Amino acid sequence: MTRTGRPRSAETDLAILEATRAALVELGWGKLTMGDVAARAGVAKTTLYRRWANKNELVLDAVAALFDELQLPDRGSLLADVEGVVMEFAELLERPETKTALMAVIAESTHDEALRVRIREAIVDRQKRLVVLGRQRAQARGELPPDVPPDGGPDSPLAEQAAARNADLIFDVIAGAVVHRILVSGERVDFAWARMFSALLVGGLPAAMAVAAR
Amino acid sequence: MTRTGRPRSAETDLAILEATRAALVELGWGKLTMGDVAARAGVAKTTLYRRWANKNELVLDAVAALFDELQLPDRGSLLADVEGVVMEFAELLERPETKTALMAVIAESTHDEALRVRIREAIVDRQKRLVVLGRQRAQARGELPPDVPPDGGPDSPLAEQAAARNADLIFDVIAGAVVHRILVSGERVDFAWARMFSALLVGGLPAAMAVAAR
DNA sequence: GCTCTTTCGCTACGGGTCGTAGCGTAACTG
DNA sequence: CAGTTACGCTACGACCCGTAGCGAAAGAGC
Repeated sequence: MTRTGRPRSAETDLAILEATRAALVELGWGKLTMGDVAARAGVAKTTLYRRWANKNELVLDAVAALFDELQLPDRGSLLADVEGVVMEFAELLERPETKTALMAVIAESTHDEALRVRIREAIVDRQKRLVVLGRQRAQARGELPPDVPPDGGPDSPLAEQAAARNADLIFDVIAGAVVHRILVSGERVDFAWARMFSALLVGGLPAAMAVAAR
Repeated sequence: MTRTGRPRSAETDLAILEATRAALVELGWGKLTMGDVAARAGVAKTTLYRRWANKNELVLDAVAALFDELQLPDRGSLLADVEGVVMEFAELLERPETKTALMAVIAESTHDEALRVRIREAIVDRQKRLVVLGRQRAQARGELPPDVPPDGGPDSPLAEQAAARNADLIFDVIAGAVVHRILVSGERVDFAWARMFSALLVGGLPAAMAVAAR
């Protein structure tokens, strides 16, 4: 099943994705056109359509590449890990190309099932892994209780289910808060905010208010 | 400065906004066209352009009207109030017209300052008021500490500043988590999730895990 | 009543984008 | 070298945008 004929240029792929990000920065999602991207990449418009079916998928791939950078170094404590991942995620979201593209693609995905699946694989699942990892570390450190259901051992299916629900919740809270702060409220995520948020996540509202009052 | 001449029809306004919502449900943001909306509303396309400068502002107004419904009845405790507002907000976001439109408009607002201002006034500030109200109630009940800075009385400017920062944080966490859960993760917000989230917000991660394990 | 003013429906238009088709050429495989 | 695929280029119909110009409709003010 080895492909014959002229192979696709990998450089062209990269040039197109790079051009797409540049166009996002300058024009935003709404005014970005396929012809413009092609011109920036020094490529024929037809070449774009041979690789991506439409604007949505092209932009998704262009932005998804940036999410590869996300990491979760062990910072020693749950609080520090949360602060770290918040700052990292915020840096990614504060770039103009991600800002405008991410929301637009998600909006389109409400009417495009294939796009929804691609978003999940390329972005959501990748982030969620970090949450699961950080949560495991905290449990190993004894900062969070293990997943124990009322009946049955720690490895019962009920425990796994509760753990999954809980990881999903944490993920939505962290990613959601950062996204909302940056994109909807339009405010920066600085270290002071990250500290306050992390205190809220770990210790609840009273803890957050104590940090806010300094 | 009383206007003379034929006045604009208020019914036409409502018909257009209603038609816009219907088009959003069927077509989504990307495929919605001004001509289509005009046809649905039984109105000439030029009439749309006499009232809204572009698609963004029209859709924003069509969706913003739905946010008027948001209320915060006193449910007796902080936990119950949070659960209530989460469920209410989720109901709003799970409608197909809000789902597709809200994210798209926010995406556009990253390159349109006027739109950003309108979003803030029509949607964000309206929601934030609920947060401030719920927070005050909880403080009156003694469920949350008052806003006291390390030095100075409870009415000092420092205390107000801390309170504002804190309210902004709470707002981003609540709204962000619900939006992310529904739009990005693509999962429903049922009462079980609302309970778990509220426990997290009020009591922190350990409390949430206790609820998850039931 | 009557006149003035603004709205509204309709048609038409230039400008732009979309996504595709067709062709000749370039690049790589066996 | 022959076969196969990628690529650039041009052209195209279809669609949408936002505007202009017209005549008719609907109130406001006298």
